[in-house]
Amino acid sequence: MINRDIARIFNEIAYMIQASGDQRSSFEANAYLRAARSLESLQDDIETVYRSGGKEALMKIPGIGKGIADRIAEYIDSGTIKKYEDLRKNYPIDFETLTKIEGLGPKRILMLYRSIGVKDLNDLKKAIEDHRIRDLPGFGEKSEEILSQSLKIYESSAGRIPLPLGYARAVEIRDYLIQTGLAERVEIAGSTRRMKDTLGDIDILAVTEKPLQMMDAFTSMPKVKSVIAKGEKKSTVALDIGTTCDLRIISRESFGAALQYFTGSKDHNIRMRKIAIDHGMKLNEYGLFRDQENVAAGHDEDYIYRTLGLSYIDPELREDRGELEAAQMGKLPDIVKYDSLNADMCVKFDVSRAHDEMKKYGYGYILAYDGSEDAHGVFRIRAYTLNGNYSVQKTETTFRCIDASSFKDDVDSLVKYIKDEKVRFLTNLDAIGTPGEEKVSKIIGACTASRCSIMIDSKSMRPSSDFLFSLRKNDVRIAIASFAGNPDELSYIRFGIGITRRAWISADRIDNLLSVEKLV
DNA sequence: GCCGTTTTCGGCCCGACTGTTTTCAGTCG
Repeated sequence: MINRDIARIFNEIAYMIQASGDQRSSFEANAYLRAARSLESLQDDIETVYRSGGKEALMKIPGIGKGIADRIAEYIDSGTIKKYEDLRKNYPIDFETLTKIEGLGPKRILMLYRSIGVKDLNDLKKAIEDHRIRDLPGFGEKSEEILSQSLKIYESSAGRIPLPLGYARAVEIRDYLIQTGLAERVEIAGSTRRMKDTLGDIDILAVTEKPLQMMDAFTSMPKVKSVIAKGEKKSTVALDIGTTCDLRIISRESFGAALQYFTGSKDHNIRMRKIAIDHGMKLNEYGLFRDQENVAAGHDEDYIYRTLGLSYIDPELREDRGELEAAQMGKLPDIVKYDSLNADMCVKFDVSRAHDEMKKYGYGYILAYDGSEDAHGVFRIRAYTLNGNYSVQKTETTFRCIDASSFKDDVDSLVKYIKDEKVRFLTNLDAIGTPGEEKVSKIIGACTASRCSIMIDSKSMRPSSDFLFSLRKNDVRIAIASFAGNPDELSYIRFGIGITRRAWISADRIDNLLSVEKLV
């Protein structure tokens, strides 16, 4: 997929325009940024779109008009984009990496290049070490110090971190803040709340009468590596897991609006604000305003959505992928709830004593690994039911699972297996290829025809929500498995549920809601 | 450069924070 390559070029073009430009050209830069984001979230291969439908097809993609369609065509036809090459001659700068340093944007990057020749991360590092930045116009001693900090954070962080790791820490921090007794309310926001598979940072909101004490508690938590900013309304800390965490103090009246705003996504919020304007109102993190008056004061998020003529949109759907249109028409998918599963579809430990856990999760049964069947990645899982309140019953009900990764180069055999051998579940679908590829479609077709469900591995979060999002219109069924290796890991199921929610998969297609009898 | 059930021109989300200013530019979310 060249989508990403082109998106990267568009981002760079945008940075170069922003660095050099005046107010007017910043809109042009925004257009390139929007097109880049659109390409990044596009499921289809842009080259295929262009080759089969020409520029007209490209212009159907949101954010892509005539000019940018020309540029995409130029890239596919010739391998380069002249506008990009020309800009690069003037700005031979690694914007992509440098913009990732907190506190550095296009303008300051250009300033650093023009004045002291900083082109990339290495140059920046040297400039900081030699204290060459503090005397530059628009910079000072403090800026140099902050850049030094940001650089360290960038180098020590692993970029985006996996959701399970970040989620666990977010919950820990939330519970810690609650336990201080200082807060009236604490909520996790941001991409953690949207259950995005990877997190750039962690966002927490709190209502408190004692902001200073709260900030003290926050910045002195045991897992804080360093304090990046500390104020009365917002503080930022670097965590042990290679990411940063923001805590914002919110007023009670604004909490709903703030939670909506800080949950994002950015694209979703931009659309929300436009919808508010269409209703003669103004939406921001402080409230929903009609003639200066916050009509959403003291209300929760769902009030804001309803006031704007929308059904409530679950956080996992807030990516501007059609959820606002669906909410306007009352056609949002009925996604599965976190506490509604009747089963975990595959675990890998002895569940015969797991009655407490089964009760805790509300399961009527669990399917547990029951041994490998052959060398072709086929294995069996057995049903264990909750027998009254006190024991777990091993049953004679078993199901066959097949591991798609054993058939990477032999999709036809896999299809044959699914059709002929009464395979009930398929794992590792994403090992075969990407959505839209013919071999993947073939397998999906076979699964749909043979009542074989796609199994989600909640622990490794695969297939991804983006992968499954592209299958949302198929009839294929989904089974969510924690693949827990011990009772503690049963909680991973949450991430599998999150994947189906983000993928718009409706609850009636989730096997976990069925009774074991219906499963057979 | 994109976009349009008030459109083919004239808009483009918007407010906080921060450091470096002497009234604001740049960055962020």
